[in-house]
Amino acid sequence: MTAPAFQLHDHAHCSGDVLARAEALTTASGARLTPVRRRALEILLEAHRAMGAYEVLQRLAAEGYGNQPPVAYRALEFLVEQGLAHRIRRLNAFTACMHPGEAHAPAFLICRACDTVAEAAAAPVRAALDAAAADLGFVVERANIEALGLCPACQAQA
Amino acid sequence: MTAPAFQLHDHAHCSGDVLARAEALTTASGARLTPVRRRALEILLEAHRAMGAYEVLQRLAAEGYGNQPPVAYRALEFLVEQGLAHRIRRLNAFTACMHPGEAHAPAFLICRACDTVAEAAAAPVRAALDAAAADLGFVVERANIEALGLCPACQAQA
DNA sequence: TTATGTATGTAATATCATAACACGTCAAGA
DNA sequence: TCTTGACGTGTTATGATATTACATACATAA
Ligand SMILES: [Zn+2]
Ligand SMILES: [Zn+2]
Ligand SMILES: [Zn+2]
Ligand SMILES: [Zn+2]
Repeated sequence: MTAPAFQLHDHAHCSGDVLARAEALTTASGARLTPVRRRALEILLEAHRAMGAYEVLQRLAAEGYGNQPPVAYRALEFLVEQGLAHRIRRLNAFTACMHPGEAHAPAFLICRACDTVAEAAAAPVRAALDAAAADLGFVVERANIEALGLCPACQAQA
Repeated sequence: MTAPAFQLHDHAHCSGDVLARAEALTTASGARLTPVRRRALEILLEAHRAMGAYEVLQRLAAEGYGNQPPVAYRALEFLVEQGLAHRIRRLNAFTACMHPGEAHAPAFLICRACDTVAEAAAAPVRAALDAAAADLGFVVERANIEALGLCPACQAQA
């Protein structure tokens, strides 16, 4: 598993690794990782944090891409559909998926002090959710699991 | 447990019951369930579905309360803080809590076809989430668990 | 080549949410 | 009693987020 955001790690490496896998995945599935889309993903990876659509747009526009909201929203939507990024609704933001390709039901841990977002392995969480839903006859297709709390670093400070 | 939204039930009864408990809870805690706040809760209960802040506002304004966004947002924020309502981020909406007072980690089941929202008992889900977070040294304070899928009725239709 | 689907760009608008300030009420304390 | 401060409500104005609709460019395939 990719190192969680909370820990120090060789970011250039984990980022490049994810990007390579993203290329492979989209090629394999027939989806087109066009320049804007690829650049949007790179921007998320470089930031290594959740970014708002307008923030991504600003970066894209500065590099010569369109400067209207749909440009960013479409690229980000594509990435989310392909499982290359996730949408964090609590923050109205997006973040690159740190382990694309691996089947995973992501759960996000959002530090309320430093806004760092980590993606936790949540297969057991998802299983419990599916079970609770099944009790009511509900079939879960997608789930957003977002936890707000304190990351290790910010716990130490407090 | 209160009947889930997916099932037919005596809504007037479940709604009145919840409102009575809300009164008791706020009185006990010293919080003030003022007319606007109480009416906002009633509106959510009557609708028995998730409502946007502006939708609630419209109802409040029609009854003589203020007609500016903060009026609705403040009332709804109060209800959420008191555990009398929940915010559904996926829908940018709010819904009355169907079992206030009971300690509960809510999980919401949102039907993508009819937009009905049910509140599932999610203690096991929350437990799994806490465990996954603990692995990374993260302490969960609050969690939003929102599942998108198909409710029993809409499954039958499809 | 021409047709077709997909991707991108732009303008305009819709929707959601908050900041800042004014006013009224009520209760504690001088 | 008068003052003060906390709280709730209302309003104006603005900010932040997201989508619709339409035009243009580009790829691919008949
Ligand atoms: Zn992921
Ligand atoms: Zn932190
Ligand atoms: Zn609840
Ligand atoms: Zn349904």
